[in-house]
Amino acid sequence: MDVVSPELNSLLPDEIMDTEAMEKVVPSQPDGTMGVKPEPLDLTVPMETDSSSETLNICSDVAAPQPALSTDSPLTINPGASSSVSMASSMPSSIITLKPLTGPFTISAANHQIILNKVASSQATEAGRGAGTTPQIIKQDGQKLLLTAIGKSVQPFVLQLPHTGSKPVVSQAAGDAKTQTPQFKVVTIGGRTELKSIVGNAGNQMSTLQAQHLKTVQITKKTPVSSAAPIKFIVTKAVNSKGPQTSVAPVIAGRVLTQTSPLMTPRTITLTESHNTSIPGKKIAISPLKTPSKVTVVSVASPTGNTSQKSVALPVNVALGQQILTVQQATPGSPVKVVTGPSPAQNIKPVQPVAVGGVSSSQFKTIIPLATQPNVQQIQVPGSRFHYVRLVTATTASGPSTTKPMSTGAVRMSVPIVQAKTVKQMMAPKPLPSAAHVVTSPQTQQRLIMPATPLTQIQPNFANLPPGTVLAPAPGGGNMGYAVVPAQYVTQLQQNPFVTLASSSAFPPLTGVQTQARLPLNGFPAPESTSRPRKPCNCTKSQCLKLYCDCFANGEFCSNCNCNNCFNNLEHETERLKAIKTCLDRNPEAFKPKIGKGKEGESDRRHSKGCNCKRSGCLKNYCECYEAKIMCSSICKCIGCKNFEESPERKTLMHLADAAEVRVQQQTAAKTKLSSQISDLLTRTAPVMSSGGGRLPYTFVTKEVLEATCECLMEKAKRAEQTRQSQAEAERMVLEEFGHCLMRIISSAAKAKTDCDSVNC
DNA sequence: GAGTTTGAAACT
DNA sequence: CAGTTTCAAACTC
Repeated sequence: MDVVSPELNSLLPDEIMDTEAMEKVVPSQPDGTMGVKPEPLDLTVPMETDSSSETLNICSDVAAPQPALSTDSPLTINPGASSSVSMASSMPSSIITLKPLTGPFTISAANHQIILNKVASSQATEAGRGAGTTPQIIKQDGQKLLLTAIGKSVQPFVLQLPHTGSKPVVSQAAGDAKTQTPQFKVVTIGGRTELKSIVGNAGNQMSTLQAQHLKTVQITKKTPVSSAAPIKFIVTKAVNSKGPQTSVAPVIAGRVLTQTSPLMTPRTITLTESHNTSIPGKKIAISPLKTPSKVTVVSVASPTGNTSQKSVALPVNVALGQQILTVQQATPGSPVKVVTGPSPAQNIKPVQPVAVGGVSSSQFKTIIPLATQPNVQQIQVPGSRFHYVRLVTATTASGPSTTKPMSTGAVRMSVPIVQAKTVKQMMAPKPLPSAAHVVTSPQTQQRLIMPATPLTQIQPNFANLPPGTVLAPAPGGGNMGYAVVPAQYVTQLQQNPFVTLASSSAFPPLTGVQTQARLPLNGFPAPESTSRPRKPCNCTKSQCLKLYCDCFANGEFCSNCNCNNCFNNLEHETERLKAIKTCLDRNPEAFKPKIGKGKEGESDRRHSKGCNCKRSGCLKNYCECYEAKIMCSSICKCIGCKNFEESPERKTLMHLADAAEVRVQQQTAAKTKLSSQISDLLTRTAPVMSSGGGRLPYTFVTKEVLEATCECLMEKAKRAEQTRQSQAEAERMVLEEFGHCLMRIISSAAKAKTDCDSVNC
């Protein structure tokens, strides 16, 4: 599977991987003899149920360019008589193939990182011993390849490569600057992320300086024909900063491992698994879109054999489109930290994306574990109006024998969406910065850390990313899975810069909790204030999957809308993805804010495209400029525009609008005041008398008073009748008496209240 | 609330 | 790229 388009791939520098140093790997024993390792090695890596990718890190601590590695010769590892691993290079086509063979000596196609690391032979041995393993060192000149499994109690293999050309100088982190025979260490991250056991030893640990410079290359892991989709790897090459090179090797992502060697034509290094044909297609880099805006997500699953949450610091370079995704993966149960060193957070510098195809970025995108089930992975693209980007679903492994059941161990992911300079904080398995919060999903136990970094800082880098993906762990409670986080969902969910990865069962109702809060656009608030609720759409024909729909155009899911046949929701992710892609294909900036900064700063906002009004005079909300409360600019193509600074119509309209607004405010204030006065009046005029234990108003109008009043009125009526008064006069007399009664009642009430107050009753 | 107007988006 | 159609919001009655 091509993660990166050929065009993009061609743009990537060639120094991504110094494969020229890998000429030949000859299996041998530490004593230098070519032999068979007595005990079999188990490089089998626990398979993720959703394993979709593997990562291959080729880490070199050799600063100088590696000597050309001839891949003409097959690279074979024979750990035992019954099992073997071969790194066969299928040159002359310059293809290096890593072929784990049958037996326990297998390299799982799970989502584990495979690191090819050049180490000193002696130090590699120490490293292996420190990890409780016994690396098989081949003391032989030339390149050596160390094969081991992280977190597995297996013995790494060191394969010595015939030395060709000058030996590079290896500078170890521990200060060992002596010339070492470089080795390639192949590390598989197994059930436990005990990278420390491999590279973390005192004499051979992967120094933080080494970790500072990583080159990431994607390799396509080809599976046999009978297998499913090919597996892709991320090849990370660590360059020792102590080496001669002075420039920091940037991280380059998304390149298929094709390298041009000065000695040979561009070659492709391919990792294949010849032993396990049942492994389904696994892919690290997944790109739903082939366009430059595609998002490639590497799923680096981590077996969660234990539930404890030891932290991690396992930087995983992930290709996301043209950028590197660096994620921090916590490995529950791992007793040691992957990245060694007293303070990884302080020493490890983040990988630095390199400008690819003219796009330079110093920031990172977000990766979260992809769930085992694909359809609900959603991504957030901070920055643009569409604040989320959809991910490609990781293919679920279909039961390879190497798959190990996943426990419910928590997976803790630090997802930096911050600038590169802040990533080191995110990579540290330490308490998160104050700006970060970790929210744990109660069901999937996945944690996602979202930075509080303003999304506007990231926006330029996400400009081309497709919108509309939602972070959604797989239904069914998949333990693993990565997805890019929809930062907007974060806002929508909890108005918090950090998001909780809701479980599969909890996430779908997301639509019900969306608040559709908007994020700042280009550094200033969106035309519609964030406090202002989004207007519901009324789409009927567009299925809310076109830019006609404001919800869709703003990167929001429809929520509480009046639309019909709405597809802008989680239930129609596929269609939504397709629609997003279509929009982006048509206009890569379709989801960017239309109102951007002008040349003169924040206050000078203007429409990015300008309006095209013809009949409204740009003084109605039909006009997008007027709607955004900005003037039309020179880029507008409007006819009869009256939306300019000196326009009398505009001024009049503004005055009227202001007057109307003032009037509304006054009315509102008046209503509020009147309501308050009425309430206060009722409170003050209501007698507070005890009557049967209750506070009854107008207590003086009691039954007795009422009866007495009626008797008075009846007596008055009788008297009028006796005196033979007319009907009208009789009514008048009765009414007068009623008035007198009321006056006496009021007078009595007032007197009683006064008396009550005087006695403080 | 129904109908009309409007201009952006989509389409050709 | 221009012209036309579609669409949904804005607007009017």
